[in-house]
Amino acid sequence: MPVASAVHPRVLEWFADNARDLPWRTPGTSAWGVLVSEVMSQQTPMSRVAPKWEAWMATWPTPADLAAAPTSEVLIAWDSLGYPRRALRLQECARAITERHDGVVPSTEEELLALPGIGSYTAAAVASFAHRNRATVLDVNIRRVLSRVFAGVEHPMAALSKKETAWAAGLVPTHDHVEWNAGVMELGALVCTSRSPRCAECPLQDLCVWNLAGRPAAPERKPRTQSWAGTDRQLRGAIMKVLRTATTAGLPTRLLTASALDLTTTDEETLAGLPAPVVAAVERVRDLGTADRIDRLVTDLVSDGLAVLEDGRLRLP
DNA sequence: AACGCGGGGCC
DNA sequence: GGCCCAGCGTT
Repeated sequence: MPVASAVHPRVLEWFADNARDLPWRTPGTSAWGVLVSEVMSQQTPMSRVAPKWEAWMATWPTPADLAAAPTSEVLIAWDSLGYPRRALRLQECARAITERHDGVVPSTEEELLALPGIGSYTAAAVASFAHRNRATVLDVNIRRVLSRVFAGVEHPMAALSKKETAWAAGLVPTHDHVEWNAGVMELGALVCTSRSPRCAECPLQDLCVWNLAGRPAAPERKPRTQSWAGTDRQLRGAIMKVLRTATTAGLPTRLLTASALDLTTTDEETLAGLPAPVVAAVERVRDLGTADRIDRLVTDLVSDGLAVLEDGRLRLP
């Protein structure tokens, strides 16, 4: 296993030359801006996050701004980034920071972990990238790089264990730890990718246990990704899209109840004259779900706080 | 530990 | 058509 002191300078030098020009890396970005970028990036590729982040920060530059915003506008701005409950948690987070921390993003992992939507990864990332505190950042990229370089294993274990965290913590240098965290992550995102890694371009190729061993394939991996077509998530997403497009179009919410909208039965008279995006979103829901399923998922969405049902009308909160 | 949760792009 | 993505919260 290579010694960390041999790996560190390689990563730091590579990162200095290859860091992407991401909008939140612009000097002067607030800690809040970094936090927003991290939450948006939870399970969403950064290529899709970047443009949304810029518009978001222009609209709500501070936690107090987001805290005061109508949740419906927040969900519309979140658009199709996925997992819209993250948008709810982010607004709750903004309110917690505004009320409990005087609008200042906390800098310790313990305080960050106590905030809605902030887990172990995001707490460490904000502590490191926003506050330059020494922290052990462990996302899917860093876990994969460390697994390959030091353990010689193609993919990390599905679950992050305490043991792995402690081991990774020992690899974080006392100086340049921010650049280490960001650099290893960037290396995992651009070079040491999950599929088809570019080992020939890797600054660690002559140190990496996995590469030196001939890049042996992992025995087998249980399918980590859930199916998509036909799932509740797909239909939930389609229903949320109806709410976003209709609200944006300023439609009366009466049209948005599963029953009143007749999402499952053809009602051309109701649909006639509606904006095309709304019609498309409604027809999509019709194609995907039966009335019973739609009603069940609407109940779930209301329970999750993603929608509000009053007087038989469904709308964004 | 396992599950539910979105959506788009790439192989 | 599967795989992957700067994960989190609940059970």
